[in-house]
Amino acid sequence: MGDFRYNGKMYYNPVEFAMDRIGGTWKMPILWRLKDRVMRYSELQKDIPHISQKMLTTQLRELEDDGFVVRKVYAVVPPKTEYTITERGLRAIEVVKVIRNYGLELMDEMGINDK
Amino acid sequence: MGDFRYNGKMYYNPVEFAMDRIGGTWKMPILWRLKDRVMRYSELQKDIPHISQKMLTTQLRELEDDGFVVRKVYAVVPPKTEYTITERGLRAIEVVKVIRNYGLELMDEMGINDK
DNA sequence: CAGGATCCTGAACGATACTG
DNA sequence: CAGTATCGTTCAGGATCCTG
Repeated sequence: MGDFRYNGKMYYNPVEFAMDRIGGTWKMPILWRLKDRVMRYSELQKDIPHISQKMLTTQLRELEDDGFVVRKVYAVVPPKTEYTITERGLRAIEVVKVIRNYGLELMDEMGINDK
Repeated sequence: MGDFRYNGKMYYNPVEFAMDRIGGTWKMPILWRLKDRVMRYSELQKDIPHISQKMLTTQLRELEDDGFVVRKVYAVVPPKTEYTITERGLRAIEVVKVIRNYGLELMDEMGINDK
């Protein structure tokens, strides 16, 4: 497996590439919310604790650029924007589920319980 | 799912916790190397392109502290250290495999081929 | 309502030199 | 050989203010 480039950035293995698409602090939480319903910007913000406006916006843009979500803007006042998960996003969810289950397993085994 | 704390750091979901254990740039590449054989420090360094001494050392320490690898030091001159993956590490490998396969799939679908 | 534009901090990561 | 120690850089993410 050789090195490769995407969007001007170097990657050294497929794991790194995948994690740049759906990793970071916020992308999985966002995709997770969208997995079974369409949501507005403000709904996402209310639903995801601790996320800042900037992070919500930039992460949504990247997810959109990579084809994981679709952004639909309605020309109304006040503005209304809806985010919908795509087929590609739904397949990412399968990976998120695996990681999430593994996290729960690890937490259990390490004696961590939510406070 | 509430918030929780581990080693003085806050986590807001199990995914975040899992990725802090096996995520980052280097942990998966390291575990991947160790999945089917015991390796010495210098072997790992030769085998993992672009990794610095500092990163190799700190990531190995964290993996050890979290119980993913075992470090065995031989009291010889020159020094010899062997790293062995644990049962916990082997289960992490299953997750890495899923992410890796997903990365390959994504790359294929996005038209990326190693150069 | 759904953002854009700036400025800023801290943690992650890298480069280099040195050592038991 | 297998690290430590130190310094420097980069970048994810946060805080704040502004707007169509």
